[in-house]
Amino acid sequence: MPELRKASVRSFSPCEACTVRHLSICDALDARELDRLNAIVTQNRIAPHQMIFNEDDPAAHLFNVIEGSVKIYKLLSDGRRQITGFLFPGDFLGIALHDRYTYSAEAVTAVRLCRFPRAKFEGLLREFPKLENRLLQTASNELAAAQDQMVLLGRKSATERVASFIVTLAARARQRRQPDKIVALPMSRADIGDYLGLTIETVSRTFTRLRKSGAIALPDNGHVEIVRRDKLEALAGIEDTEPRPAVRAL
Amino acid sequence: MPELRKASVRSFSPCEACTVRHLSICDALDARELDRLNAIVTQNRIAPHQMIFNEDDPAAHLFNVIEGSVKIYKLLSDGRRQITGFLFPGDFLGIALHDRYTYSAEAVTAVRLCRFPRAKFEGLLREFPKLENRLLQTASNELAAAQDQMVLLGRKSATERVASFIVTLAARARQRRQPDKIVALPMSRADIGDYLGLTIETVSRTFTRLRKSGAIALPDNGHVEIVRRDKLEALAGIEDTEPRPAVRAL
DNA sequence: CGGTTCATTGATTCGCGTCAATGCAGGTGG
DNA sequence: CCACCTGCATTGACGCGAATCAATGAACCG
Repeated sequence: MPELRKASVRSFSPCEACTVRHLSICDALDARELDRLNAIVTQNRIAPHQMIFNEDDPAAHLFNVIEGSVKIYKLLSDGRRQITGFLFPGDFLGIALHDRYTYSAEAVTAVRLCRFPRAKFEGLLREFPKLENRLLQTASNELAAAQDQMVLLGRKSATERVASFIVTLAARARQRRQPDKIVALPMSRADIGDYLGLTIETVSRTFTRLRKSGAIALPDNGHVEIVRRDKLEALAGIEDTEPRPAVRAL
Repeated sequence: MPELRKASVRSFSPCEACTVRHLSICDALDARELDRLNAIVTQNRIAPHQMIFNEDDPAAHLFNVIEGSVKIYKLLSDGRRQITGFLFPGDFLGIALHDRYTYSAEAVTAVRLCRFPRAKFEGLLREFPKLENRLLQTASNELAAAQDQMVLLGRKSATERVASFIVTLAARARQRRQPDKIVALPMSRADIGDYLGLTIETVSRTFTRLRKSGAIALPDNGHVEIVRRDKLEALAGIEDTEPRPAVRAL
């Protein structure tokens, strides 16, 4: 297990001031319930490229991303890697309720996390059906996103994959009230390749082609500017443009 | 919406006699609660290749597969298809709690289903936290399976994909107490291709190669015999051999 | 028995991977 | 401040694995 630097002071009510609560599962709880969550949470900071947990580690904690970006991935025995998701502020990490993590999680940038001991968190789940329901909604959304990703990996061309990736990142940035015209690309080309089932070189060439076609611009390696959204969406195959429709409250 | 042939008689307690209850979400309920489920369920029979629902249809029902095989898939506008899963007896269908189905579902073979009106089912979820928790466990398992499939689609060769597919099918057959040495392949080569991100021809050639290598035999188009499991697992990349480890009960 | 559907097999093409070279920014130490 | 290194991205030349195109075979069915 990596060493997790703990926040110097355990705040009495970090949730009160939480800037991403409206995006996260915590939003399902009222003030009293939030206090209970507060009582079991620890805030952590993780440096870029540091592991948060490894596949097959005992699943001791669940997390909420407060700040920064996280990648989750699986490895094959010969080192091939598939990144199965990127997480951003508000995203829940560790939803798979297995005894061991079924994937690895690593900080892409500097990251701030809320960390919940699993046993205690599951106690709260039992106590607050609202929270469990919210988690089910979240899992349901992730399942739908996973299916979209299967379409991408199984049936889309390199150009379609990269265009879809940019469009999806922009939609998620928009949800977080972050710029969706000049979109942050905190991850490396290698990460993008391992997420899209491509090599670094193909990702790079595809970015270049999209740039030359006028659909995007590349102000620097950490950003894409969407110059012609219509063109980009057409290249992407037009389907996952919008943030997923709201789940019906139960 | 397709016409669903209703069972001629609405049985008073089909769940009592259900042969797949131990595999399904219904297993989370006691006799009294099962009665409540009984009260909202309809049994349906679906003919091979008939639609169960279409992507973007209002999500009016949830289902449990009792008998037969189902495929779920998404289409791109130009007709490319990605099958995101096959369902077998005991599997729950429609877990994504969105207002509309996010994928299509079609009977592969003759199928028997338990059908639950969504609103009423969600009422029971609120009433029986055990059921909701079981659904969360199921969603969690599906999420893990989806991530395995992403690894397959993003990073595995054609041989590895087909070998993994056979090994996974065998493991699931075993869980249902069905033959796992001569494994049923109810779906067409086209379906297998659309599940594995390959063409029919590549699937066919790969089966032939696996047969010539001695790892499998092909008694007929509806079955694969696993002749040398070790060899097949080695070709698959050895990781999803076992049925997924049990989720911890909450 | 002809017609239809599906699987297999072969020949060829092509998109992406592989290998290799170059560019470029950031960091370090003299 | 600059020389050097290191890691990452870009670009080009080439090869390979799977797709495409095409023909044949096998099973089923009216």
